[in-house]
Amino acid sequence: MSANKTDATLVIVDDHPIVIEGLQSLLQGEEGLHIVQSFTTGGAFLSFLKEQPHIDIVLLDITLPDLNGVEVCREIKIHAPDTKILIISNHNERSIIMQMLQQGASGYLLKNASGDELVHCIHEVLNGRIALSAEITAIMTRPVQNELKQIPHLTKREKQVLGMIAAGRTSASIADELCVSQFTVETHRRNLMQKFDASNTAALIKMAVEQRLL
Amino acid sequence: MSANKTDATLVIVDDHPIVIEGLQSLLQGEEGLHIVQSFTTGGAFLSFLKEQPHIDIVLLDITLPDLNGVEVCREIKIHAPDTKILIISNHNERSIIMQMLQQGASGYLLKNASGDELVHCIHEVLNGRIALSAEITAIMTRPVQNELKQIPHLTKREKQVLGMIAAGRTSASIADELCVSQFTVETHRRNLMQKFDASNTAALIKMAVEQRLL
DNA sequence: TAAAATATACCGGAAAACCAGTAGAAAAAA
DNA sequence: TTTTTTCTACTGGTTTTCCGGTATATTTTA
Repeated sequence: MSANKTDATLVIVDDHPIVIEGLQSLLQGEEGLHIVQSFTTGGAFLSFLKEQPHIDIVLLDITLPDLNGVEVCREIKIHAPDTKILIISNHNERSIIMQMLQQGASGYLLKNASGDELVHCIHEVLNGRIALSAEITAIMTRPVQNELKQIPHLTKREKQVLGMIAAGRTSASIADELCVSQFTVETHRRNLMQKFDASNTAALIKMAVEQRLL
Repeated sequence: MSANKTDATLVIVDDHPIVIEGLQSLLQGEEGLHIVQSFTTGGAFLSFLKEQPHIDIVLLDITLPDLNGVEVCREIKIHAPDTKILIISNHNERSIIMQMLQQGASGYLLKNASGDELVHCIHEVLNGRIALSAEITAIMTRPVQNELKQIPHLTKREKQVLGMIAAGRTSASIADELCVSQFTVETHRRNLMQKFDASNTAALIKMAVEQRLL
């Protein structure tokens, strides 16, 4: 690997040594790229970046032992706004991808991307474009399904009741513990189902878990 | 890389090309190891194994596009009982690790394991020992908390019914779709609740989600 | 092949959930 | 301080679940 002055400088941040090895191996023969260094923690990389801010592109994993991808992204953009960020992650949830792009990431690849795709995306990003792998593009462009229905707003009491329902309690037993009428609990239950657009308790609990409310 | 007759034969099965690259790269210089081939699906590997069963060790990812780790493990042990299995996974839940070991895996590494650890574990396994990385050992030895409740075994039909219950369907409607009696569905429902030790549908769904069965 | 697991089906009764309303008091927000 | 939201409570009726059995045919495993 030759390190010409005009080579783009690249850094890898991933807590999996195996992934780092893999990326390095895939990029070994690439013209015009110089892998400066690799890091397994966000902190180590950010310290490095403060000393040496002339990095063109960072291949960044989202799940790191110390900081999460959002934080790392923000720090990068503060200290080195011209450094491009290409996320390489296993997360394929639309919300996470969106979040990273909002933090200033220039691209997003899944770890099962091919070598060709990786190289292609790196060049796209270096040229100032947004680069998403085919799979990510598919996720981003396909109809949103259940993402339209935003998370319903629950009151404190409703959350409390929801939790107790999920624990398998009956309305009567919940009413008992909360020292309210059974009718009250049943009303809460009904309102919960309405808010989640669920036709019964089973669907309610499933929705609630899906939307991380349980 | 020399391929001596006495070299141990090794196969990599992982749906992430990058991980395969990384593993290959890490094992490149290793004496006594011969990387025969790599696969990104369980099915492809199993077909290969039936043709050529003289493989000493398989580096196996649990999450594959077609089959899951448990199924692949079982098949390996049926067709090539002497082939050692070293799991290389991101899952660090005690229950999953246990499950793989019960299926006959000889070792378990997290993907963030170091190259040294990987090589060491491969040799341990080839020598007939159980090899767990430091992190896995820690998980396995630390106090169990609430993990006593192991994941109940569900039959196909039960999984199917469970899914439909979670979707908010009533027993009658499920029976209708499956073209069986409502009584049958109710029996399945009852057995599901018993297996999960749940007192009603709400608890059942919560448990099922918690144990990643939904 | 024998034993175990799975899928099927039924009964009757009790308990709980679900539906569609209404409505007053208390607390929070405007 | 109004207005809105939240929490509370009730009626009356329908549907569904839950519980406790039992039982047979089929499929899988040992």
